[in-house]
Amino acid sequence: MIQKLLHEGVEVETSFDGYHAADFPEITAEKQGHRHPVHTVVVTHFELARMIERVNRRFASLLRTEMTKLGVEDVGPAQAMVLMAIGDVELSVGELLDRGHYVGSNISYYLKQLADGGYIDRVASQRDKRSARIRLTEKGEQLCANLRDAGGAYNRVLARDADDLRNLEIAFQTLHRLELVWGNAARYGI
Amino acid sequence: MIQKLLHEGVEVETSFDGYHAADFPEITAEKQGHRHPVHTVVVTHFELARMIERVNRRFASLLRTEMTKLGVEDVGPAQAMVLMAIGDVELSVGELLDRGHYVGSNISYYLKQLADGGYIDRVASQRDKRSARIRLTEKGEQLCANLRDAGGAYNRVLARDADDLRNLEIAFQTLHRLELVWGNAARYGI
DNA sequence: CAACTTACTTCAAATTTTGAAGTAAAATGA
DNA sequence: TCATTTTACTTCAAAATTTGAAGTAAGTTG
Repeated sequence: MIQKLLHEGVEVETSFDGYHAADFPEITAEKQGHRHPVHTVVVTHFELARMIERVNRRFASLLRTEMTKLGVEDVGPAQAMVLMAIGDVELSVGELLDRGHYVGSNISYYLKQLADGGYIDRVASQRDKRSARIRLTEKGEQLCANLRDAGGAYNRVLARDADDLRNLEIAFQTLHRLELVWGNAARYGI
Repeated sequence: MIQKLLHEGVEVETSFDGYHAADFPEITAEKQGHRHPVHTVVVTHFELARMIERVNRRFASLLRTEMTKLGVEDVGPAQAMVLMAIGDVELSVGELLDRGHYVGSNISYYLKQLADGGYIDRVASQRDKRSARIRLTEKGEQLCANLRDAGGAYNRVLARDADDLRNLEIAFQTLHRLELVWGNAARYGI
């Protein structure tokens, strides 16, 4: 079922907000060699934003399901994302803030719940007693590991060959670019 | 400032959840021709999910800022996304649900606010009186147009040449694949 | 036409996110 | 050195978003 859907074509509307198609004459050329997208159209940042919103929603609900399966009741998917953001390193709240572009009070709130649930440890730094150092507990590590295990199946479906991997990587890098552009725009104006 | 940041390298951690790197010997080859990502690593779906969450957060806050600038006070960015999802077509609530993978009651709530704010019209369909047909009002069209205008600057920064466009398109298609895989997994299990 | 399904709405509750106002420690500087 | 400012975070209250269960009304089916 999934296999059937994976490589079907996508109809994307052509749009020109801020573009002039004539600026890019090369666009219809050089299509051989890789399994790159077939439809050559112009993707606006709004279309991307809407796509990102949808995909994010889907992932969150998948994560919720996975956590329910695992019997995790005391924290939600948003907190799990924080856990994954911490990963296997010890870091300060500030560093965590940067990792996820969270708002301070938001992370504070999540960390409180995660600490209450026994998923993380917070230790005041010796050097700077204002700074709380965060680290996963055994329980936190375990949840992350379980979620990563559950995720393995998706990785296998999504990245079947080198072309898939390349596309995933391009997607990742392109999203990172969006992150930078949108982030800087928020701070300094475009 | 933005220009400087656009093409800096990205350090991505290599991970192997569900992967065996040896499965992809081709991956280090064929790097010439296009400005494709330089670092050849394996992106897991979790890394992508975290990236998507971050980018989504950034966009939402950008949209909020843009709307504040425009003096829009009666609806938030989430409702604006619904407006953008409607676009210039007339559709039913069900179709809108599919367009954004929303939950029914959620959309119902947003549509109520959008209708109260005068951004949309809802007309009961003649054929099927259960089905509400939704369409942007003049005011709704205007907000969309303003937001699209504001977005033009981002499009120009994000899509400067054919390579950028290609990467944006690959990102779009790859996200669409995630959407399908995660969506189907939610319904039928992976 | 009774039973079921569809298309949507309403409501209450939970979750997530924001923003303003705190606190305490560190850095700065007269 | 000690008042002032800045940093790093927390708390709180309120708002926004999202969920899920229960409802309504119109179509569809046997």
